[in-house]
Amino acid sequence: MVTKKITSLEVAKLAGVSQSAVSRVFTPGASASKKTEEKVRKAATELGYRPNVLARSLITGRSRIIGLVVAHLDNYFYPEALELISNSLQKKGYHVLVFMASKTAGSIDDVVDEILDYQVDGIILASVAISSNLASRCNARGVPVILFNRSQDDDRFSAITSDNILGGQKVARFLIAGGHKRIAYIAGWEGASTQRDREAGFVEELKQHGMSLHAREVGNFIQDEARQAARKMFTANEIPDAVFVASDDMSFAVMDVIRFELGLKIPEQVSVVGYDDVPVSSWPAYDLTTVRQPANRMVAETISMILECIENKKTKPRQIKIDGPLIMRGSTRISTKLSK
Amino acid sequence: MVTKKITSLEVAKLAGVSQSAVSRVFTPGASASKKTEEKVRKAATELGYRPNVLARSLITGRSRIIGLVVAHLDNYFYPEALELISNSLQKKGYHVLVFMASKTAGSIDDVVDEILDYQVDGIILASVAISSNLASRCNARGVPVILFNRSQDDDRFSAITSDNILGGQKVARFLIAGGHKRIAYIAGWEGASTQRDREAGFVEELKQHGMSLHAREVGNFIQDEARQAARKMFTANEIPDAVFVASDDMSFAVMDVIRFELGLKIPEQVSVVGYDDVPVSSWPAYDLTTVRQPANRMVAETISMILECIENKKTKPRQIKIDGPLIMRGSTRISTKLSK
DNA sequence: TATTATTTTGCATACGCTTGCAAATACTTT
DNA sequence: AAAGTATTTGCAAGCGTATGCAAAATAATA
Repeated sequence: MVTKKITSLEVAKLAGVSQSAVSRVFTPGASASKKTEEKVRKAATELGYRPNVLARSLITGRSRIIGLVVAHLDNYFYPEALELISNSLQKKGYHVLVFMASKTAGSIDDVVDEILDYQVDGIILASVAISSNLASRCNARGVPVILFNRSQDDDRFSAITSDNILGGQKVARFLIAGGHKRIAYIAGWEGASTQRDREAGFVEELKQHGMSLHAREVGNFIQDEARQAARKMFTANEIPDAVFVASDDMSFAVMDVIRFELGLKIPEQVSVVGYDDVPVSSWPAYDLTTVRQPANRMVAETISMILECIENKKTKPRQIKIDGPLIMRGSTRISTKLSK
Repeated sequence: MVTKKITSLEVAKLAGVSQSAVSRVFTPGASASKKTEEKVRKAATELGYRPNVLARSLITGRSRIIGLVVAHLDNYFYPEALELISNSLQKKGYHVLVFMASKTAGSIDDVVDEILDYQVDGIILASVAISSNLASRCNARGVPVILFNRSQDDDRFSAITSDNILGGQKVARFLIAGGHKRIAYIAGWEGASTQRDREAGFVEELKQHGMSLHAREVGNFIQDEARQAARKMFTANEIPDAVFVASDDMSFAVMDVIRFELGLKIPEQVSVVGYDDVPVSSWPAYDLTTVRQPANRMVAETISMILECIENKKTKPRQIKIDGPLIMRGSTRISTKLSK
């Protein structure tokens, strides 16, 4: 039942032209007369011919494949981003080869090595770091690497993030304006630039107003740990009247602990602010005030940057920060009236 | 700055052996003496050589790429599945090329055509249908196609689903046992086998107990439409005392409407049951009774089946249904006492 | 040690395609 | 109609690798 593969040569024979003619018809920038084009297309559809992308890549050196490394599909920001990335690239004729940087697998470097084996035209690292050793390897092969939702001190990379510092500041200002006095923070994984910047902006702005963190715990961007953090934080002597949680994902866990385990009222007794604005945040059950990471704009920048790097190898890496609005919802009070 | 590509030939030169020797060292099933292997490996690491997967595929006819078509990353069952699929395949030395079957893009057939261009070794269609025309094309090229979480009457495909009929039955039995009298259903997209089977099992089991649907609306697996459906259903004269919603994702929207828009109590006035058991379902804010789709087992079957088909082209397609338990949580009452 | 069986190695070809080059064809211009 | 210019076409080489075949090297056996 396995029919033979249809190659350009067979199409050529059927159409009565040379194999190169067939190739030219299917190669965007090439020239072919109206007449041969017709003959070739006819023969091609008759045989069901489609060019072999891999063979083409071997010559052109372009695979039209972009490697995407993702770590946490459990944070719902990433599925959304993945979908946008894949869709945008598809429109440009590229496709996404996905690599999970799971906990089980080896280091990221191994993963990137595997990616390079596929002769990808570019690499997007979503929330994942890379060693400088590997970095130079990519550089050497002319494969652009773009960091998505993470930045790295190494400025050989382009990095697209939301403006996490500014975001943290916004949250601080908002909570202060709301009359909160005991403001706490639940951190993400401290190796992440997103975490660091969010906290830095937040704490800095508190300081500007003569305040400091009333409490601080680490949730590592993991729900279970966020729950632990919340339990500890909200069973202390003087509990916070507001908490900024480094990601929406953790915020949900924190809110659940506050409400369902400890029986506290949100926002009457505690205001909660997250970061990301994933879809769930707008659901009434959480109705979470949060800083939006504009996924679509972040992806748009990522795509245009990586394509630019591919077209023109000389493109300088840039670090882009995209401002996202604070989305005010019901998890925060804005006056202090109902406070305990 | 762009160093030349390292090919097997250069490694061969450095190691003082033939190109084929290098190839043999890097080809799993090939033979090479201890001595040459050493020389080659040394030279390879020195130059940073890694085989070009694409060139290899050209000869072997195997790309070690699996095409994965996904439609809805917004239903959180799919990110989970995607992660599992990608991880499992990675372990087996395969990688996943992702294709979004978005609404904007053309038909699925076009997408599958693109996939075939990449000489994939197999295709997984997650919750997506395929025309029989395209099906034969894949067959002709010996590319196995596996349906994930969807089945199709066409038995040329292998299909992995949960046992949706049985699942529907379980829900019906459970709701009846809980003393519910006015049982309703909110359907998913009616073109989906999952939807049809869930409903069929559900309605059939009601019938077995001399009952029938008290109300029925269609949510198309889309939250907005599910909300509409819920509004209509729960503002009618006699509202249901239980509703089975065809997916967890829709269930959340339905619960939000019931609680926050209409002010009804779950489960006191209305019991809600979903299907999928996505992570959010276990969060206290929803605490949704639901039928678990055992993603890990479904994926395991999918992977082993597709690999089997790749190894042995003669493998017959099979339809596998995996039973998943009903997970009882707080969104349903089990006695009728508190009922209105 | 001579002979045979086994393994290793290099040569050369092929995978399906693109592309530079030169020949052939088509179209302009005087 | 001839010369010149622009376009199309086929030829052939090559992208980086795997692999059948026969020669060479090694191991096993008598």
